Amino acid sequence: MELTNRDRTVVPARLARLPGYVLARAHVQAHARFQEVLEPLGLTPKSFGVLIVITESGPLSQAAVGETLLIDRTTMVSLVDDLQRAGYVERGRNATDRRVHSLRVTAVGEEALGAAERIACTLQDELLAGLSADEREQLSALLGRIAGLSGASSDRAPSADLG
Amino acid sequence: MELTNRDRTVVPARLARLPGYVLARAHVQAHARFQEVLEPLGLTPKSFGVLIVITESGPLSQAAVGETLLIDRTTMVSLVDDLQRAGYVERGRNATDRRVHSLRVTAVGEEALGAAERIACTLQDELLAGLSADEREQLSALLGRIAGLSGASSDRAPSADLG
DNA sequence: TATTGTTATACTCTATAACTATA
DNA sequence: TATAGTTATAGAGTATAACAATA
Repeated sequence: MELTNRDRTVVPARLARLPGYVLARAHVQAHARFQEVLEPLGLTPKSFGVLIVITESGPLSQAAVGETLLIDRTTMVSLVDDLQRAGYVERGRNATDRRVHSLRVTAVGEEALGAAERIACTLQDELLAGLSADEREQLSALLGRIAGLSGASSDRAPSADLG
Repeated sequence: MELTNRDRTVVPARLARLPGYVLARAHVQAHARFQEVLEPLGLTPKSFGVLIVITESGPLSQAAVGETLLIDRTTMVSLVDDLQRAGYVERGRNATDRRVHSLRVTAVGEEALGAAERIACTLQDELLAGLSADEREQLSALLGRIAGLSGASSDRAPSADLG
């Protein structure tokens, strides 16, 4: 009787024209793909972000990384656990404040990050396949502005699920 | 000693320039806000979407709605439970196939949907505050294209968390 | 044999509360 | 008294497996 096919609908324009919905849909798709291709490296979208922040912003405390990426400090623990277990980061001790962990990226970690970035690049091409170079820049710029990522330091409290 | 403030970093360009990251960040922020403002209406971003699909695409089975929005059929059960409990939708019986529930939106449901859309509109203005009308259209169009929402029927399996 | 809706269950992700060691 | 890190625990949200009713 093919009820399934007869009933299958396209997302109604009333929903599909809402920026918030297309945003969600694009994110979910991109996130799932990224998670997939990152798995062989022992990384997740989140730990990938953590790895970049530590690499770029020198030895950092777990709290500092969490604030930067809006990740709760209890979530940071297991995130860093995984990165350490993979040999990508080390928990050093801070001489001036023995409470904090000085997070540093290892040579292996830098290699993994490089590989992950190459993969991310490929995936980007896949995701943005239909867009010209100009359009890609436009999209990134527009998203960056609504995400509040244009250099301003965030004052927001940690919230959920950052890819 | 102000270690916290001294250590706080801005998201490094190496991460912030990746479209996938700004996408995630923009989505998380928009989703959290939408969830917040929808709560008084007894709706979530997801049930809001379900309500629109049922309203727009006539009486539908739960399976059909799920396929359209990429929501698993077991998830659909509790989603429709909530909408029904709120008096927004009714589970009618389909005369030709007594397995399926014919989902219809009630008058109260239509009212709630209207209110939710007005709220969504306000939130949109808040989210896209820095963007001109042209830029908003550009953004929606670009996102729609990478989300594969341009009229083509999806062949993908249900996946996670669609706002 | 396949499909719709359902339940029970498990898994993932994240946050809250409470603890320790430091400051 | 406050903060960094940690643990145990609870809460969402979602998916898997199995079932009844129907096709």
